[in-house]
Amino acid sequence: MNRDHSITTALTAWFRVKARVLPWRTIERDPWRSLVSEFMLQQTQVDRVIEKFEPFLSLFPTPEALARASQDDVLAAWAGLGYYRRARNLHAAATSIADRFGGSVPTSVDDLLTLPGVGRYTAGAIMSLVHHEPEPIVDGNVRRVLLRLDGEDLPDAPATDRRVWSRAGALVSESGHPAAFNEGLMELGALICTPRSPKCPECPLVAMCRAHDAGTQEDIPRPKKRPNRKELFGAALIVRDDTGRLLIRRRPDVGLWAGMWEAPTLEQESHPPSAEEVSAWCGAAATPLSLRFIHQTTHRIVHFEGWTAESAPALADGRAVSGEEIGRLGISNAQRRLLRLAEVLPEA
DNA sequence: AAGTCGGGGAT
DNA sequence: ATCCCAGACTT
Repeated sequence: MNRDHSITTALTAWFRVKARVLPWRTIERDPWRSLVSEFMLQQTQVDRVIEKFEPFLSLFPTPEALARASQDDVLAAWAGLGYYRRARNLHAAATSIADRFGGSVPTSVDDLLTLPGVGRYTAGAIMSLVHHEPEPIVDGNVRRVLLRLDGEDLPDAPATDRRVWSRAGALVSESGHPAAFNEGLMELGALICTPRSPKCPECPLVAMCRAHDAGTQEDIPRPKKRPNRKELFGAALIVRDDTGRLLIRRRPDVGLWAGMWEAPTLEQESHPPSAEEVSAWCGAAATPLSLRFIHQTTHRIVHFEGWTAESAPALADGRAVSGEEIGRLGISNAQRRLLRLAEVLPEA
């Protein structure tokens, strides 16, 4: 009875009893539902995904259905989840599945890796959780659990990740139950072996945990290096035509909030746009509204200020829409907040 | 190896 | 405030 065998046995037994009921955890896993869930779950907590999952699948129940959809409809269904490139990648992946794989999600790591937005983690998740193949997966949870389990106080570096992937591969092969073991590792990281204040007394692996033996579980893994957030200043222009429709436009297809709709916003990194700058940009005399807020993302601190003008002759790429139409477009949470404060959209 | 890409929960 | 989250991709 070696140590790895004790680990895999205890973990799979725990998972079979303690696993949460989640929309994508059906008895027989559906490949498309699983792929959608994995895209949504990238860098996103389970609770955030649950509310978006079924509505998205109702709109796009198959790869072909998503492949046929417009980019606007896809982004609208994704709105609020963040990391919108995932939605565009999933859309492109669906097209590829329809065109190159006969409408079925590929069933090998190599084929899965050809899909845009599918990396080593997602490919391994489909192979192990859906097809019960002993492919390793390493996400943030697995990384933390395995480093603590082996008591490895290693730096945040690629060499550490290579070690963790190797360890995950050895364990999933040993387990004999790739799905329950891999998903169990993630579930343990989400529920018990949490970043701070892990619930070691409730952990099925406490007897095998070297970090717990040494009392270093709170110090492992070492914090990731994170760059300082850059500031951004946005002047958002609220302009209505004579029928009360609002001027909006679609953002470029790269960068922040790519492809999402917005009230036209002048963005600068150096300083808040002045009245002269906003006026020159929109081609009319602009005046500030008493509407300011700060929106924070992982890498940005965005200072929004609302402005208005009679018209915007210099903004040729816009389009006028009614309040009702706005509600159906793909709009970031930042712009939704702006439009609520400007009383274009109703409160909450 | 570092930077970019959202938004919100936990502490 | 800070850290993190069922990561992937670009530079």
